[in-house]
Amino acid sequence: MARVEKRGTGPRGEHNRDEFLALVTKAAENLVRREGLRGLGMRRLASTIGYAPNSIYNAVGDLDAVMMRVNARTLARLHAALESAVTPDAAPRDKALALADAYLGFVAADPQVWSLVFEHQIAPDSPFPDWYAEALGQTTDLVARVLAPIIPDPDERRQAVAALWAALHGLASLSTSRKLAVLTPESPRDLARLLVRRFLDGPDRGRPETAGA
Amino acid sequence: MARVEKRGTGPRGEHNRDEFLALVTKAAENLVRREGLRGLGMRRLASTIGYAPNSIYNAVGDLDAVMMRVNARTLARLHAALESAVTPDAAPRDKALALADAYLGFVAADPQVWSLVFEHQIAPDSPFPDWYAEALGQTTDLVARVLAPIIPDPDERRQAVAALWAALHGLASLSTSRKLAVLTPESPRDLARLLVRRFLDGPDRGRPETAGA
DNA sequence: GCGTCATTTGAACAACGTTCAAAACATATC
DNA sequence: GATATGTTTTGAACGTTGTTCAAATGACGC
Repeated sequence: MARVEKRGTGPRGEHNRDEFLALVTKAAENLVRREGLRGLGMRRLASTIGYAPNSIYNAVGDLDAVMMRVNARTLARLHAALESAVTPDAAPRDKALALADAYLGFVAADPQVWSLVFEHQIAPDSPFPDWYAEALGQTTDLVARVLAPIIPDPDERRQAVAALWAALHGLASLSTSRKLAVLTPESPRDLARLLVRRFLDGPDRGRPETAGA
Repeated sequence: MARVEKRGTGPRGEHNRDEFLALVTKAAENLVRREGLRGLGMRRLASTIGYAPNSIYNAVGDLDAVMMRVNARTLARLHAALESAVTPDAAPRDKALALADAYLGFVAADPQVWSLVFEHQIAPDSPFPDWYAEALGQTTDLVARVLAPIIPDPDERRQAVAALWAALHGLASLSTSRKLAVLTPESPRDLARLLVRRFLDGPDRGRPETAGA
């Protein structure tokens, strides 16, 4: 009686649950980084970490859940990048310019992974994931705090933050999809600087970065 | 000998090639309008027009080609909408505001179809489709002509057009994916007005829409 | 009437996301 | 030590997808 069939090998004891979650998330992130959204498939992801697809379903969930985890990580990384970009003792205007620069720098350094945050659209019926709103709020609060000294009114400030955030998103989005280079040869960073500068200072301003020499 | 098998019915003579192209494009557009990018599948598209999938492959090409045709139509419709929004005898500033309003109005009226233009990213190796660059150039030229009186320098104007275009795109994009409502309750149109106004007039301006009463 | 060509189609192929049920390990209980 | 319980892991299967193949049909030139 040769027992040829062998199905279900049981736990390996190589990773606990949290380690496995991190393993899956990082592998998925690397797949997206190298080949974009289309390169992230369930079977492929499973094979790169040496597990069967079903193990991912058990520990993480379906592909949407995997992307959510990658996106959560991306937003956290973006937040950290922006946080380390604001120099404490600088004019609010220059802090805002530094933030815009850091944003577009982050996107330029990791375009595919950043794109996943916006390419992956969630089902239209389910409510917005709370962790996303929270992660986004943390980042935009960073911008709001920077703009507070020059836009005192909270309502006006909130509108300005949303408008500037969306504008930067648009620049980054068109840039990664190569739809910006068709319009102008300038880098998205230069355009972001122009946008923030004119938004905060108005159109009657020349080249210099700071008012005081 | 009952000849039950019947494969390949030959030409129907119901549509010539151009009519068939239009039929496929409009059917695909309606599918996207109702159910978004994910609702557009080859087999489904074929069944809604009463043909076999292979007929679409023959006349149009694969799904990418179908989306391209839908997107070309969308850009043309957007161009027409923007063109009819500029009143000939108005201040450039107000023309720009009207353009922004018309843009976001178009997106709000047809969000899924508009989103397809940016959700569908082309293969990274193939060069940019020329029809897309041309359609985009026509539309941005519209903006450039409007801004010409207040931004005389061509280089500066081109940068301003690209920056404003990207900013509007960002507002529209975050709006359709419900990522803007998380930040602020204002409508994207209001934020667009704020953005354009501050970009053109500077921050030192209150509510009134026009300078002269 | 006969070939030639484009049109249309069912069937097949490979791949995908996901689910099912069985097997193996780890751990608690007696 | 043996037995039961629960979690982890897996091969196999299901249904669907985009796409290709080869055959069959209609229309048109000669």
